[in-house]
Amino acid sequence: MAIEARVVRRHTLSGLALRCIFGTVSDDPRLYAAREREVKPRDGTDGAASGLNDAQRRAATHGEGPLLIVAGAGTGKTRTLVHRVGVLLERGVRPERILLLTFTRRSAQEMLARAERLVGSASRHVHGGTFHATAHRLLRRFGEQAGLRPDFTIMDQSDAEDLMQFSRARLGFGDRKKRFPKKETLQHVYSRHVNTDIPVGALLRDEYPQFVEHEDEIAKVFADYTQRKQERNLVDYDDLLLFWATLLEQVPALADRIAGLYDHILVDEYQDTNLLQARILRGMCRTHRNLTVVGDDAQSIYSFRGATIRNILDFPREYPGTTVVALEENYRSTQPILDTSNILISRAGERHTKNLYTRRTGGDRPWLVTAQDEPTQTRFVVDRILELHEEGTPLREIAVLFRAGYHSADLEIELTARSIPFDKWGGLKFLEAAHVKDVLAFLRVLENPRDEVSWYRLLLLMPGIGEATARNAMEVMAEHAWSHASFGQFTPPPRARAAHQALVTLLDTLRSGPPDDEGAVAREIARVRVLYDDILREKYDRPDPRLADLDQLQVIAGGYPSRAAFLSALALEPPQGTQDLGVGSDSEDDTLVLSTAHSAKGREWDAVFVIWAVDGYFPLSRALGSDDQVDEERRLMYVALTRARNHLAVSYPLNVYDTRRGADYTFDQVSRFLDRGVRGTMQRVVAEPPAAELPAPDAATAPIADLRAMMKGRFGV
DNA sequence: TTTTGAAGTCTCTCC
DNA sequence: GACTTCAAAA
Repeated sequence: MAIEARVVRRHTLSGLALRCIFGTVSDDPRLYAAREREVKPRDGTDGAASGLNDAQRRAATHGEGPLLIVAGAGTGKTRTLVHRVGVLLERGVRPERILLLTFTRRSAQEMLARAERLVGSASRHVHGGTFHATAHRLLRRFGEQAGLRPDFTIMDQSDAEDLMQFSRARLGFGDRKKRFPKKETLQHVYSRHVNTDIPVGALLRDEYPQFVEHEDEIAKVFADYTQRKQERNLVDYDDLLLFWATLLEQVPALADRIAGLYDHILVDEYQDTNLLQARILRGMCRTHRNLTVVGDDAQSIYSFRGATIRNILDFPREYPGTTVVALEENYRSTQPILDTSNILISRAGERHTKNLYTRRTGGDRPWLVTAQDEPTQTRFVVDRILELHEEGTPLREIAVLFRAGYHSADLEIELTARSIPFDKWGGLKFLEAAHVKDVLAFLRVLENPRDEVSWYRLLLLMPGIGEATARNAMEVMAEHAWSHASFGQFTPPPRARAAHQALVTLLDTLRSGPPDDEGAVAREIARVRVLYDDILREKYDRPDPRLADLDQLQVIAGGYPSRAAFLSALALEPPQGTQDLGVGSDSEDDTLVLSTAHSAKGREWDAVFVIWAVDGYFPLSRALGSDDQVDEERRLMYVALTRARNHLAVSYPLNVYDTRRGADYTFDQVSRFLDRGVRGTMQRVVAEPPAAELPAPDAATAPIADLRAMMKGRFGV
């Protein structure tokens, strides 16, 4: 199926502008015909491998057996992988026997769409997705035989943290006498342990030496957490992978069936996989050795998730007889952009790939833009974007990249004020918003009555019910084996009686609703909102954008056949925004992209701006704990720079107004990655300060500046 | 026991 | 600013 990322409408979420992207299934054959023309074989001999260079062709037409493709940025990695799928199909491999694993949802979508353009509808049956989504599919099908109930609920990260908090509190480590890791820290350590196999003690020594003394208690919390998950029928992200690996390694009968589903496995972004994922691949290849992995160690940027470049470096040893193909010709960027990028990455402590080269000579040197302060930087970027746009570059061919989601706040305000449409990738997610989680808690309790995390969340929402009452209620429910009626059997204290009654009535109504049909989930949300909207209005200062989010949630829900499908999909494929079938003209597709460097990986634009190239922002001060982390930040910067085809501008404000250090300007250093050598390849540009200075607080006449001031709390409001 | 207000903390990357 | 934690009031 062709997945069209289409921008439909903008809505606001907690003050942040988001763009809405959704996938549509297009069956219009004319669409494919038009797109295939570029890549269809002309001579009829080459088939799907036409239009590739020698190295790419070698990779795409490789026969059976393990294949490692070491592919630098912009060398046609995705193209090669897509063509390889095409070649396999031409050779008669059945599409549903091919598994295409990727690291992010975005790349999974893009790759399947491109495969379809190349080889047509046959590729529609190729199985593809992230490791987690694939694990989910398999566990729904086979999990029961591993002791997993089929109606399990998937917890996202913050759910997992909340559950960890329960365990911590129950074991009595919550009291603040001694310093004990927070739930976020516990979850992080647990996740690292599961994904890397590194013992908890070693992890603590490396990352949290202050907690080493608590190793035994932490182990107890983890044990309790694990047991809780089991009892409550909950599965966290790591479990998805862990169960998959366990099935493959310890249940031989099932392992054969699961591994037997596929004859060829292809993995993108292999440098970002971790040990657990490597184990899964090994298990999936137990009956054959048709494993193709693609990666670039210079772009490894997910070590915080336990990713290790050892996977890619050790691959040939792990799979003897591996064919290694290196892709080094860059088709994306001009030589000056590559020069800057190559020097930047050459400073990395450990490095394995060579310099990229291109035949794309000419082009400007990348700009190094000095701005006096943040408004100047913002102003410069916006002006330059408009200039490029006027020169004929579509907005969708321009991206602004930064290290962390909140770095674009000022820019977003300015873009909104100037009516420039933009997509924001990464950063605050729709589903992480408290009010969305609140509503989902109702649905999750219906779906899985043992879902302790959701019960707790939803009980605390009710007026008159606090922590103690919520715990009591859950105890009563546990005694009654979490049966549907058990909440009704709980006798609330007088002040919570009304709330209890309202909730009982609501849940009863929802349970007695009609069977799953089109729109059923949306109707359930509507019912929940009869109760919840008032609570929301009480709870939040600016309820309107939040209520609008819930409208969106209802629309999304309308697209799912069942509550279970809706909830699972939300955990694994959270929407950036949502669909609105009413609007959707192609003209709206011309949209600027704002993205974190992480989310930008695998993409390219004609013009790229990297903002906040300031030490402490990029690299982020928080990520400077060790040399390895600094190297990872450097690779991240490398990823950002190599997204650009023709225009690249890196900007940094000289003065940063830093609220953390009081109401004063601080003078900041340009990013350490832009050292003398790197700067030598760049062209210096000084950004003009905005014509209108920020007005004084008492004379706030310019609405835009005023808004910006309010957003930043600059005047201490 | 819940609610409320004030003080304190911390800002990341993704499935 | 957003969220958490803590102490005091209802």
